[in-house]
Amino acid sequence: MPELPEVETVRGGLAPVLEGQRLARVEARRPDLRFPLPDNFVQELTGARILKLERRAKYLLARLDREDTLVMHLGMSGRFEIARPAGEARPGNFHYAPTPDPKHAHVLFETEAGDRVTYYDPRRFGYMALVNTATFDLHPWFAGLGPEPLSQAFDAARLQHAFAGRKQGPKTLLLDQRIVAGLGNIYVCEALHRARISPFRAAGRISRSRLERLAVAVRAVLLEAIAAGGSTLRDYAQADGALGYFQHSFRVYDREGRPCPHAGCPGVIARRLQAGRSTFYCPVCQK
DNA sequence: CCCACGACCTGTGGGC
DNA sequence: TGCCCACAGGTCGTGG
Repeated sequence: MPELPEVETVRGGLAPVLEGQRLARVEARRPDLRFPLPDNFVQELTGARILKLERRAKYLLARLDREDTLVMHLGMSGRFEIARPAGEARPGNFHYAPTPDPKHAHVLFETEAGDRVTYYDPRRFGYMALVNTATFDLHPWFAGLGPEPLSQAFDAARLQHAFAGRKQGPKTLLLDQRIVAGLGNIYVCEALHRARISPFRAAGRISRSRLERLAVAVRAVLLEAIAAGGSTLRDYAQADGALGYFQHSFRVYDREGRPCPHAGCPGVIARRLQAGRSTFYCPVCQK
């Protein structure tokens, strides 16, 4: 489920455990995730200190006291769990007591302090890589990324420019990480509903005032989701339930057949496949 | 450029 | 209960 709010939540949870710590032990329990892990993966990381844990789009970035940055993408089903040494108190803001799932525990990090961070990923759409920090912005994964939706670089003008002349719906274009980085299926559906814009309307024909609404809606839904600790579904469910309440706030996503939550709207939430992915929307109030 | 579709990989939930 | 299919948060590539 990792879209921007989930990755940001994970970042916030891992940071107190990893930042400033040296990795005492690293274990790759299989040679590949979505892509092969670099040959020197374990060697490069063992003994490295994580200076800072950052996020760009849906990527987690561990800045190291070495030439490279550890880049991690959670794909569809990637998640992290932290285990502390027996008897120690839990630092706040993260999830513990995982259901044992040794089959999908693919990468282990152990810090000097003894915390163990395990990466689980049943579907293995996630990946990890080492990317040279000095030339980071030139790397193909990052060179073409659009602005962060929570930064000042993202606004209606940016959308207008990106949408100009395009016949695809805004749903499809907002999923394009080159236009804006970090949105996924859930939050695009939610933002379009809040802005009352049809996912199917030709993007180039959406008025400026509607694009203003859309930019505001994107920002609002992401901020609310981050404040709620992201959304917890399926693989991502955490044992102690400490995180991830935003799924209770979905207005359209996975709510086919339920009434439209907009006051006074008689619509019923519909689901339609768009570019092979489910789009949830209200056919009545989203124009 | 647009779109439809399939691929990657595994698990789960719903329908019968 | 059991089986089979549809579908799942994300990308990436192909071909018309």
